[in-house]
Amino acid sequence: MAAAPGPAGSRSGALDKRRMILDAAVTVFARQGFHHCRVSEVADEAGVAYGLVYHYFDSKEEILNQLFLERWQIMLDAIAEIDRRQEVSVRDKLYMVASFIIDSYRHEPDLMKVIIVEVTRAANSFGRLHLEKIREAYGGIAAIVETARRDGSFKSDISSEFAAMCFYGAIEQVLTAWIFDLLPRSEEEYEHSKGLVVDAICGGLETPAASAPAVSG
Amino acid sequence: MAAAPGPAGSRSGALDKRRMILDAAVTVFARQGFHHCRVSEVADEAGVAYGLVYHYFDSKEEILNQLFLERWQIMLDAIAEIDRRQEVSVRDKLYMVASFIIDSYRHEPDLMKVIIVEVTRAANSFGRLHLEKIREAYGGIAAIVETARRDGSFKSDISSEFAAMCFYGAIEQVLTAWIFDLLPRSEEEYEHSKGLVVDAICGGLETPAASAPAVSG
DNA sequence: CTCTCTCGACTGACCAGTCAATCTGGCGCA
DNA sequence: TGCGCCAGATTGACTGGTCAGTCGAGAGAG
Repeated sequence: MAAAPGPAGSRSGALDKRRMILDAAVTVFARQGFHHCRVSEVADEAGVAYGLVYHYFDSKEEILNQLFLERWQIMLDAIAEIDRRQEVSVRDKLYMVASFIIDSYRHEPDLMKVIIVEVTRAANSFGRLHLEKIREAYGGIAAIVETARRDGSFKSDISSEFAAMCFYGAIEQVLTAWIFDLLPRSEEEYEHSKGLVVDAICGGLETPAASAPAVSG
Repeated sequence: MAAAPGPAGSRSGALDKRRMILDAAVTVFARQGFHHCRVSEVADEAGVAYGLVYHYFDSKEEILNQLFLERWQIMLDAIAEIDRRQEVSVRDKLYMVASFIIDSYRHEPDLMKVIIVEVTRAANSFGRLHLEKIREAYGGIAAIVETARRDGSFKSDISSEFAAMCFYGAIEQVLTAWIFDLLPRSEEEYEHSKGLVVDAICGGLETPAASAPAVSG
């Protein structure tokens, strides 16, 4: 097995190895956690020599850096792009954001697990380096909320930053629950949850009948 | 300095040392993170010899265990107690839960930082041991939500487990934002946020005018 | 005299990162 | 066409430092 080196040229072959190391790192980090795995395990998983990891990366941390920045930037771009769509309602925009994040998990669960568990939720150790990038995501969501606050469709007494925290926090918690099997996982669950989380945060948990009377009284 | 052993008896003196080590651990873990501090630093902070730490605790992890379990149980009891109050509305119960958690952070920010950062948000490494305990908290909140779902004041299409995740996730995210200075901290902010997070999750971000029309069609 | 508390130097394991040696494939030159 | 050379790719044994946890000895109370 894996006998034929394939038709890859020497140059692209080199880049392939780098990519193979990154992919192997996703698998190993997801399985054992960043701190509980050895660099040698990443090398083994990638099928390369230990030293080669250090040919392509300065340190073990730089691998995680790379994985995070690469993926996070895609999300930041997606959020900015969603915000730009002027014909879409704010609730639909938030649905699109939730959708993007949940689909990311659906398609690349290991990568998302690593990003959430080792970076986003590890703000004290590794995530500290990336606090600014993480904050950018909150900012992007806050920008979406802000337009709704201005046009009166969202409550003005809840700041957009605070609202963004609640929204992102709810999504991340649900993802975390999936990661650690605290909530059931299935295609239907993923799809269903996109609507639920937006409904819960935008419309609230209370039924309209329960919350409406409080307004004018 | 520290010449006088004080009037503490020998028995209570011994227990004092144990407590001093726990308190020192809170300070050191909060400042440097569990993984980035040495046991010797905890001993120094407590003003005791290195070896004494291992007289009272089996391992570094057991110290964190102890800190977490001690505090988490208090919260579980509080949630259960709140749930038991039958004269209180569900929204008010959730306000009381938010209040309890936020006040915990207000009064013991270091301890709460350690619990959140090193246990609750570190489900892959250390938190894994305590997943069941953490789940209990979700369950307690879900139980509160469930009563409201049954009497029709909360939406029935959002499961109480899911709702609990959103609620707890939003609070934890806000606490995390305070811990890492992503949101402003002050007595007013703490007090104000209790109401905001409940209002956001129960009533929703949307103004009643924006969400109500969708009901009757 | 014994039991518990206290001490801190020491050990043993672990592992990230280094480095010198080897391989490979393309390219200039005769 | 064939030869020699170089640069980058690849290898894995080894080093250096770190630190959790151990242990044997001392102190003091009952």
